[in-house]
Amino acid sequence: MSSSPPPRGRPRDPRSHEAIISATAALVVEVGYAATSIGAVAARAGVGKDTVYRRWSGKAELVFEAVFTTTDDAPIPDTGTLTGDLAVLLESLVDEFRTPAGTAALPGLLADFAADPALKARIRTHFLAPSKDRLVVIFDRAAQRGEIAADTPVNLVLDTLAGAVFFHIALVGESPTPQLAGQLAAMISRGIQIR
Amino acid sequence: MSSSPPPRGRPRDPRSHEAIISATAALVVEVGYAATSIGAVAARAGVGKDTVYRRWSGKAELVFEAVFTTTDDAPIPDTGTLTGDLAVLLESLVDEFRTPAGTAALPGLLADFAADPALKARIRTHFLAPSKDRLVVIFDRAAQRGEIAADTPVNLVLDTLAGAVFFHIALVGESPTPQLAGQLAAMISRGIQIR
Amino acid sequence: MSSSPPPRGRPRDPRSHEAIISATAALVVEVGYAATSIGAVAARAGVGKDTVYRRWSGKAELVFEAVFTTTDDAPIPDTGTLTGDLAVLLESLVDEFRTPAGTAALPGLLADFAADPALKARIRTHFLAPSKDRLVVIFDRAAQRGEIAADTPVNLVLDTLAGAVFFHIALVGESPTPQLAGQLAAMISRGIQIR
Amino acid sequence: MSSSPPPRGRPRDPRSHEAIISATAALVVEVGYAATSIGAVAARAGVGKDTVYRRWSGKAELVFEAVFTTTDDAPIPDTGTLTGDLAVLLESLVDEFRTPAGTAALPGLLADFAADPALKARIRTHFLAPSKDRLVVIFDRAAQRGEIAADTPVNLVLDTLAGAVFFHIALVGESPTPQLAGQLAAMISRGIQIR
DNA sequence: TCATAATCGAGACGGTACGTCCGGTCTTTCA
DNA sequence: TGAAAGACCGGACGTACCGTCTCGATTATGA
Repeated sequence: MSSSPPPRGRPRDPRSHEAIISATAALVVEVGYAATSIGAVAARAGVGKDTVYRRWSGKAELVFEAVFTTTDDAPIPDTGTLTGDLAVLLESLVDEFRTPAGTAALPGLLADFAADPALKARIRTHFLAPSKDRLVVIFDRAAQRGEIAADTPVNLVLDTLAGAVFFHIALVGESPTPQLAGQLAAMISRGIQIR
Repeated sequence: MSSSPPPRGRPRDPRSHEAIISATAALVVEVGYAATSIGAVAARAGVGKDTVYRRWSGKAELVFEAVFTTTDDAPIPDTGTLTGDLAVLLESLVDEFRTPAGTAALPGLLADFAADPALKARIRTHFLAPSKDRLVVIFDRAAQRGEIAADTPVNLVLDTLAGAVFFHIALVGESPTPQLAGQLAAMISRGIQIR
Repeated sequence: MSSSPPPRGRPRDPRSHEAIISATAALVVEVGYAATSIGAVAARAGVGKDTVYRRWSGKAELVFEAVFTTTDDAPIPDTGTLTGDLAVLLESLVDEFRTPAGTAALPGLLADFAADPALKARIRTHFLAPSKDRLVVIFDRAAQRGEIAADTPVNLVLDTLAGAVFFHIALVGESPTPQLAGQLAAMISRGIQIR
Repeated sequence: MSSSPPPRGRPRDPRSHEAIISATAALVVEVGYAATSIGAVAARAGVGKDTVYRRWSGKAELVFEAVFTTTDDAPIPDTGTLTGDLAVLLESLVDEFRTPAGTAALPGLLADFAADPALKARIRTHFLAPSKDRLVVIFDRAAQRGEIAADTPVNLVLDTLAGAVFFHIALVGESPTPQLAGQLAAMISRGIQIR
């Protein structure tokens, strides 16, 4: 039952935190991920560079928090069929990736994460974790209904879904069709269903 | 009827071209994509920077040519079943992405391509084109066998396959299981088969 | 008849004062004047930065007090001749400048003092004052003996003596010869003696 | 008879050199030595920082060249007496130190030189060398006239003269009296004359 | 006894400069 | 004309200090 150590010194100003996050999100949209520099973020937030580096290790972590912190309080989909549940899940994934900030940030972000082993480990635990949690529940229900096997590989499916959306959005770009989520959901659900 | 323009002045030295490509491939493996700079490539190749810029527009194009120019002269798989054909296709895709150079280069490369509209257009036409050509043939044969519908969306499947492999290799990484290609092939082929 | 204002609040801890002075002197010797920072001094003294700034206006004043606070309780030399008196005076001046801390601090200290008009005024009143007081007495006695004129310019001679020692120690450096004080004393005393 | 190696690559642009020197001299006068930064110099000269660092190791070397490169083509004084010669020599020394740039730069410059062993060695060879050459000739003539001994210590006298002027200008400042050079010359020459 | 007030260690704050590295271009000489 | 060499301007990097500020805690005085 170790309580957090008593805070010493001047506490960090939450307004700085928020100003940095807003400035980052705005810059990523305006100039893109590559051209977004810590210095420019700090200047725009009216903040010293140290104040940024004190909270984030670098551009990747900062942009990740600025762009991909969805509270994700939406209920886990429960439409009664695996296809329907996957479609809802994919819809939200597509929506997140389609955001101006999301589209601008994702490719560079993944590249920076992949290049740094320390950050790489966080992709599963932070970036994909919310989706995985939901997917596990969806799979459980589908297994109970007898739609899929109990040992259906969640990670493989998750990589496939995320990878498909990423390739489609980031690399083909330009407003994915509204049917994308449905098509993908249909294909994948059929691919893992029993029979 | 296009006659080649009359060459004037000193012709380009083909050894420079090869030296640059080798130096690039080596550097990408050794220091990663982000830390690979045109200047370092030129120095390592014993070449002036202009000689690099004269042939490639920038790092992305150079690395792409250095890392992903598989002659791809392997015959198009024809195992008799869609699952088998896809498995062979995916095997070669995994092999390409699993290369040290491939793993090191791919995320950064996609990011740079995605950030530049001019380059972005080439992803489909250059990066995915060979795979697409093969996939089209595979689909044709499967459609003739009655396995899949004639209007199965090739691009969607291709994005899904490539995206799944990319996410698995580049972001989760650490030596994909040998079963990966087979698992994916089974899932996707079932997903698009009739019935 | 200014009575000191009644002290309110927590009194300053004299141990902090001393710890800061010692830390400063040690740091100046170890890393030099330029690399001595207020932050490093405070950390080494186990003290907050404000505790330093509350007592000294900046690095120059702090280092000056830490390095050049000779109590100077030695008796004013009275050897019977101007040359002898000057030699003794110069000896102590050389000794002060030759200290590890003195050598390390002096050039940077003079630069910082010279750059700030407020500090500049203190060079004469604080830095050179003790020597000047002694020189005045020495000159008085020499004038009474008839060795020099009564209006011999004290400041000019003092600047010359201090400047000569400073240039020799700080800029040419490397352990001044033991004869330095004597040679200088002889030259200058002859230079101002009558006839 | 080693000839200089044949120059390769683009030669350095002499206009950059001159622009940097002018910008440096102007900045030193306007904001002082301490507040003169390489970045500000480069910006003012319309030049990249690398272009500055390519030619000078740092601020000290740059400011030294910008401020103290007197062509010194004035003839060596020959007034017929040691006192007169010294007065002329000192006059030029005072003039050099009294320059706005000189006054602003000298204390900080000496501090930076003194702090760096590599630069320290250049003080005698570059900073004081011209004056020393002239002083040697002056002393030779004076010795031939029988005014001074042949082994009069040139370096000691030179340090004394330079130190006296430096202390007077840099630390007391504010326009030294026109008599300064004459007074000093008289004092020192009497101090080293025979008898 | 309690309010007032100054000091203490700690550390966050907005700024500024550091010296290095790249990018992409330009200007030499030599082939 | 191509090529190697390398200088050019601009700008980002991540670190260090500056001098100020804001905490909670401590230690004195005066009501």
